[in-house]
Amino acid sequence: MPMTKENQNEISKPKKHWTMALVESMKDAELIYKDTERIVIIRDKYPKAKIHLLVLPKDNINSIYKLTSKDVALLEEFGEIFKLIQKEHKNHLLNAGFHAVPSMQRLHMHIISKDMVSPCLKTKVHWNSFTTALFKPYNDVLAELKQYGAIKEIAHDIYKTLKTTPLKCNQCSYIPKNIPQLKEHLLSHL
DNA sequence: GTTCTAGAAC
DNA sequence: GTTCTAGAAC
Repeated sequence: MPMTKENQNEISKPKKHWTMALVESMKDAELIYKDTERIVIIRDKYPKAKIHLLVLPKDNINSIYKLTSKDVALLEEFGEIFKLIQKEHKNHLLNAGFHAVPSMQRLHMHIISKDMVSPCLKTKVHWNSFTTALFKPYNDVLAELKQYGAIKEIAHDIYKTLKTTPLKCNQCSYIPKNIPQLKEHLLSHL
């Protein structure tokens, strides 16, 4: 292997790649919300709504695309945790689901309140990844896994279209001109 | 995934 | 002139 600058850095100061950040967060007591025998629930480090938690398996499953029929029980446990957390937050409507194109390693289900009010929500991709078909609802993923024994990957051209699709409010028909306008509008739904 | 920032958009 | 977005990160 050629000794690139990048490789040198990895040898001299071994740093975890950024895509491993969630696996690191799972060990961070400050971030852990709850944990069971098979699952850890953490607070998202950069929450995109008032409530934003992540549900991850302790087993090394990289993403929904690695799930098989054998994982139906695990996924059903995700659903039980979602129900429990919704009960704990009766004042908020929560959504549970997975990004169709995750950036981080380790399967993770988002539990996120519908307000989408947060200083960490900054870009169109942030918005579209939670409010378009780039967000795969928990129930859909469970049904797909039960029916086909696997989750089908999204086509790359559809991903490209969805991530740049025009902004639209997730609670009404409002079409904001830009992100600051959307964020201001979201406050009116609180 | 975030940070940074050039230059587009206003 | 300022706000906002979008692409690189060695």
